[in-house]
Amino acid sequence: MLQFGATPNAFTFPFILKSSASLSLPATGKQLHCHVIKLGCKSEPFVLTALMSMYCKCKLTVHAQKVFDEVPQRNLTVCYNSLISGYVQNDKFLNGFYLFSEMRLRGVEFNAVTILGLVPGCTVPGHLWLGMCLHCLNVKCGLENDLAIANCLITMYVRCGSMELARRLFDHIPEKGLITWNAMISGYAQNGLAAEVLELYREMELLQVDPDAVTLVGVLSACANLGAQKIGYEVEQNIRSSGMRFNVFLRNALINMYARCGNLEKARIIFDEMPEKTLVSWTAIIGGYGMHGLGNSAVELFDKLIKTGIQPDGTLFVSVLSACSHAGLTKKGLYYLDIMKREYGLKPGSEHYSCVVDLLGRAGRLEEARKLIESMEVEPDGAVWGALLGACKIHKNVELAEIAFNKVVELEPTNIGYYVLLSNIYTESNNSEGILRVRLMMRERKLKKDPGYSYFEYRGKTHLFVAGDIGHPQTEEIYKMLNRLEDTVSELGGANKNGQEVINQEPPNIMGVHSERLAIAFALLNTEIGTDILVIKNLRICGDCHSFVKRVSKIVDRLFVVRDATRFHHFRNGTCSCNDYW
DNA sequence: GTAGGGTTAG
Repeated sequence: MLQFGATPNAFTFPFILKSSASLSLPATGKQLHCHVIKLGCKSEPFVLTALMSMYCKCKLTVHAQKVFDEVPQRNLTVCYNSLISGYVQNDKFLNGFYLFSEMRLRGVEFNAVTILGLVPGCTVPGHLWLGMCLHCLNVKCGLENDLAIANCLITMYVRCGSMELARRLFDHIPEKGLITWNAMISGYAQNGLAAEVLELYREMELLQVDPDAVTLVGVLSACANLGAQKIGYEVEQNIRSSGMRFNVFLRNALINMYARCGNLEKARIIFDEMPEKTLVSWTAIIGGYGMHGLGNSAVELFDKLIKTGIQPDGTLFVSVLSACSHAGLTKKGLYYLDIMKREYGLKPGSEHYSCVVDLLGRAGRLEEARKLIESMEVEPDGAVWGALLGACKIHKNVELAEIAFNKVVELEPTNIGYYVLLSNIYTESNNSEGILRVRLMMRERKLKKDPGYSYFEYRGKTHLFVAGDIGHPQTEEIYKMLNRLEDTVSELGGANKNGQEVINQEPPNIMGVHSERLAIAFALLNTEIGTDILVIKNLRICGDCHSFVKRVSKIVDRLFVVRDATRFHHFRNGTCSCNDYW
């Protein structure tokens, strides 16, 4: 327009500024600002608001504030709204909130847009009370029927970690929009409440609300968590017959779902078929290989990615480092940590170090692992010390285990897993005093063992078992089957690869028979010979169960796959694919 | 006639 000699005015500037803002071009924006001044439009409220919005979209909040300071007394609400949401979207929630206080002190009226600008700023549990205040304010002003605000408030509660409040609000909305459903579904998915996701999805189907890609990404993520491949497959069929089949987000979610349901072949096919892969696609498939202990395939793909010249990010390095540790590729893993820093200029975080500590620990290089922790440029978190503690268990180093334990309980005092780990280390070294000390500590802190559960999907139904479960209709048969297995397995007996006796080392267990055993016995009872068995456990499989399944797989000609909290264990003919040994 | 807003993958 300027090139053609036409002169913009107060009516046309907002349009021009808006398109410049959508391109996020600060230089062009600044030029336009000069034109605004030259052409005498600098006191037009519409132009000023558009200018502020443009500056905020270009991340130049300081410039936006300068414009705001010159705003005349008219149309103040809209100007405040613009700058408030600008601050919030640039992660300057406090500035936005101060501005809102100022607005109220000056007696400037606020409206729905003001609240919509502020609510997304409440993103951490610490902001929950502020978010609740905004919610109250919203109701007080009679804006509770504004669906956009309600959607936004749901997301706020989700981000602040309060799923109950999110759900309460959701249930009170009489006419929900698709975005309302999506906010709730993806909220549940992000918080790991997979069963709730599927429940809501069912409800949507019943009410004949058509899902979109956002809905299905949440549903697929829930399927991945639950190992619900059958539902995932149905979703895939729906996607294929709809206009969403080329959606990259959905394809990534499908790769992730199939990989986490144990179907790596299918995950790989979808990955290979993608014409335009994103970093997330690579991360999903590489992480999938890593979880299954296929470190070499993971590394191969990672190297292929590097050759294409795509810049890997921190998350991808987590996948590849964890793949190396699960497959025992110590040298390769250390190399990747090195190039991550030197070649890609990425700063390793705690999540990277915990993989590498695990990697060194498994290889028996405990001292190096400890030195690595000491050399970290970020504060080590619980997972880092926890990895060292796990390595001490493998290599029976009680002294270092105590050091790691003291650190880890300081950082995660309520994580029961670490107490159990140390107690098991003491058990192995016959340190009854130590065991007592840990138990006392747990009692003092009122810590109870998280209920471990396992499940097996059979004919589209999930059969869930907790330790010592007697609630299943087939309970009697399951325990009979288990007894038979245990008898056969202990008759088999024999020595492990270190030459030590491994028969029935299990201490008497107050929690009853472990859930994974019940799930496996159920699966053996109900499935045909020759089918593979996938059991999912929410916690990590314990050493005793691991060796039990290993021995069962020697006498029963099946592939047993156990997915636990961190990876897949494939058992066949008396061996396991994982790099662990107990 | 013009400006300010909500939900997505690891």
